Amino acid sequence: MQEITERQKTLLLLIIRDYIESESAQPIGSKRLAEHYNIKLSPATIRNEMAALTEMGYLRQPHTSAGRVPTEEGYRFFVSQMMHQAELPETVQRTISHQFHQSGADIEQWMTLAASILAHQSQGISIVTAPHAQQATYKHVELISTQGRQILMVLVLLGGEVSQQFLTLSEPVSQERLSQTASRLNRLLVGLSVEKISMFPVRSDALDQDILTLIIQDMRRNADSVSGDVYTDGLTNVLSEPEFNETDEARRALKLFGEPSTLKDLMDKTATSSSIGGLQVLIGSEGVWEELRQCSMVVARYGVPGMTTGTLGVFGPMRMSYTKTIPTVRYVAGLLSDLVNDTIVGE
Amino acid sequence: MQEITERQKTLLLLIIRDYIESESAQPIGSKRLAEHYNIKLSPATIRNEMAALTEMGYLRQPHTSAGRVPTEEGYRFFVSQMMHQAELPETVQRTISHQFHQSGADIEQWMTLAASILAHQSQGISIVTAPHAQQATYKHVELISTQGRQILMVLVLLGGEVSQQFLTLSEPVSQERLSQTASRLNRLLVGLSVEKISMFPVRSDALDQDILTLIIQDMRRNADSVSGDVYTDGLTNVLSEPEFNETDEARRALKLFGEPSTLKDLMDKTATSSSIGGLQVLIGSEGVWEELRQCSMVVARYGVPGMTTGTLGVFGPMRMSYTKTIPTVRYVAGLLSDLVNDTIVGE
DNA sequence: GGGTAGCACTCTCTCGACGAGAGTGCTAAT
DNA sequence: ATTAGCACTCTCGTCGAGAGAGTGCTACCC
Repeated sequence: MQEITERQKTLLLLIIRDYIESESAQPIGSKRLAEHYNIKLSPATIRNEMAALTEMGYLRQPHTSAGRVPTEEGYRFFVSQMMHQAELPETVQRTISHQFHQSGADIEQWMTLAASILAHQSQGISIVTAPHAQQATYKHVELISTQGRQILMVLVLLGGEVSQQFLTLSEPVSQERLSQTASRLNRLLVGLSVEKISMFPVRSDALDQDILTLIIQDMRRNADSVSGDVYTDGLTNVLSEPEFNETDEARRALKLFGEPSTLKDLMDKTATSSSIGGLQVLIGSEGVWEELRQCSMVVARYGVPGMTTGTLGVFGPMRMSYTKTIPTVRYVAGLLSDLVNDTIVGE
Repeated sequence: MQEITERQKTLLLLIIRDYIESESAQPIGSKRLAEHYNIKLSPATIRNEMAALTEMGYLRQPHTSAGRVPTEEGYRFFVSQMMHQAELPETVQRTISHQFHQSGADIEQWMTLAASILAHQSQGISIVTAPHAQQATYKHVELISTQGRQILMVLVLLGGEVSQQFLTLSEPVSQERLSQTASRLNRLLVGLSVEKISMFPVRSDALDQDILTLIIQDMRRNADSVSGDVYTDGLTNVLSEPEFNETDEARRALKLFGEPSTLKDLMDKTATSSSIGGLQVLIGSEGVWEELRQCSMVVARYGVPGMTTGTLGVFGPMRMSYTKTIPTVRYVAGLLSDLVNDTIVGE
C-alpha cells in the first residue's frame, strides 16, 4: 500500500470535516467538494484521489457510484490529525469557566453542570462520574434516626466523598444512643483504611457491630468501583441524528443509557486505560459495547492522579463533531481537575 | 342523541379491547370482529351498530371505508365500565407483594421497586413520588464536615423524610463545632413547624444563623411541593409502541421525561385533584401537557391522608392496556399505603 | 506525466399508475 | 329486525420510468 501524499491528506480531512458538518449525513461527492471549497483541482482529479483513499481504507462507498463516506480508519486518521491542534475558542472557555464559578461550590452541582455543558456543546450524550478516592480512608460517620426502626447512616471518607445508606434495625433506638455510637466509632476509626477496619475484633455492643459491618461493606463497595456516582445529560440529543432514525438503533442505545449500572460499567471499563490529562477517543469497534458499534466516545480522566479522580466523556454517533467535542472534553476535564485540586488543598 | 343499547355497549367494549390488545394498532373492521369472536351477529349488523357508535362519538374512522378506532370518549367509556370490576389476578398480587417483602426496608428501595413493577406490568412509563408529609415539622438536623469549607446538612422531618444539602461556609469549621451547633439547634427546634421556626429572632452566633436560614429554606421548599423525590422507570417501553414510530413524537415525549423537574411538576399538578384510594385516569386532552395529547395517564395517591402521602402513576399511549394497568396501579398504591402506614405507626 | 474534459454507465430516489385487499353504506330480501 | 349482496372508496405495496448525482475510464492538453 502506498504512503499517503500531502494532497490526499488535505483532501481526506476536508471530506471528513464536510461529512461531519453536513446535516444530512449524505455521502460526499467530488463535484460538490470542488464547487463548495475553492480548491484548484477539478472534480476528475479529486475523483482519482478519492479512489486512492478508498483503496487505502480511509473512505468507503455505500454503493458503486455513490459519494464517499469515511471509514472507522478514516475517522481515526482525522482525529489523530486534529487532536493536538484543536483548542476551544477563548470566548467559549470564558463562558464555561464563568458558569462554574457562578454555580454553587458542591460536587453535585459541578457534576450536573459539567454534564450539561458537555451535552450541550457536543450535541451528544454526556457522562460524568464524581471524583473518587483511589483508596478509601475513614473520616466520619453520622447516624440519624429517621422513622421507627429505620436509620440513615452517612459515611464521609477522606477527600470529602459522602455515601449514605438506610438500614432497618431489629428494634427502635433513640437518637441519643445513635449519636453516642457514632462518636464512639469516630474516635476509633478516624484515618483508618478498610483493611485496618476489617481486622477489628468483634465489638461487644451489638449496635456497634452492626454499624461497623455496614461501614466496612460501604467502604469495600466504594473501593471496588473506579468511579463515583454517574451523572448524565443529553439523552435526547442523539435522537435527532439521522443515524438514529431507525427506531431500533435508537431504542437499543437508549436502553443502555437508561440503566445507571451500565453507565457506571462503561465508565469503569474505559476509564482504567486512560491517564489524567490524556484524552481517549474510542471510535466504532474500539468501543466496549457490541450494541454501539456505530458510535464513538471521547473520554478523559480528571482529578489528582493517585488520589481523587473521576471520568468524563461524551458519547455520540461515529459522525460526531470531534473538532468541537474533543477540545470541550479536554477543557472541562482541566477545569474539574483544578476544582478538585483546590478543594483537596483547602483541607 | 340516542341512548346506548346493551348490545352496542358489548360491541363497543369488545372493539376497544381488541384494538388495545392488537399489536399493530390497526383499525378494527366488522368482518374481523365477527369472525374472531363468536358473536351471533353478521358483519352487516355489526356495521350498522358501528355506524351508530360512530354517530354517538365513541368510535372514529381514520378515513371513509376504513375500520373503526376508539375516540377519547370511547376510551373513557371503556375505562368507566371496567374500572370497578377489574382486579389483579391473585398470583400476580402475591408475586408483587413478595417482591416488596423481600426488598430492603427503606423508602428508596420501595420507590424504585414500585416504579420497576409498574413499568414492567403496564409496559408504560412509571412515575412514583416518595411519600411526603403534608406539613413539615422539624425533627433533627445533622451537620457533617466533608472537605475544606464544604459541609453537608442532613435535615430529618417528622415522618421520616430526609433532605440534604451541601453548603460552603466562608471559613473552615471543625466537626466539633458543627456538632455543637447541630445539637443546639436540635434542642431548640424539635417538633416545630416552619412557621414557628421562621419567627425565631436572629441568632447571635453567625454559624447558627446561617444554618437556621438554610433549614427554613429547605423546609419551605419541602412544603411547597406536593410530592417528594421522583422515581421513574420504563422510559424505553413506549418506544416500541407503533404510535411512537414517528421519531418526532418519541423525541418530544422523551424530552419531557428526561427532565426531572417536568416529572415532578406533572405529578404535582395531577396529584392534587385525586384522593387516597381513588384512582384517576387522564385520557388524551384531559392531560396537563399539550405535547402529550395522544397519551394517557393512570394516577393514584397513596399514604395516610392528611399526613404523609405520595403519588404514583403510569404513563403510556392512549391505547394502553387499561385492564392491566389500572388494577396494578391500584394494588401497588394500596401496598405502599400499608407500608407507609406501618412505618408511621411503628414510630 | 500529471491534470482535465467529456462521456457512458450505475445506482438511488421520487412519483404516478395500477391492482389487490379490506371495509363501508345502502338496498332489497328474509 | 336481521342479513346477504353489491357497488364504492380508500390504503398500501409494487412496478417502471425518469431525474439526479456520482463514478470510472479514455482521450487530450500543457
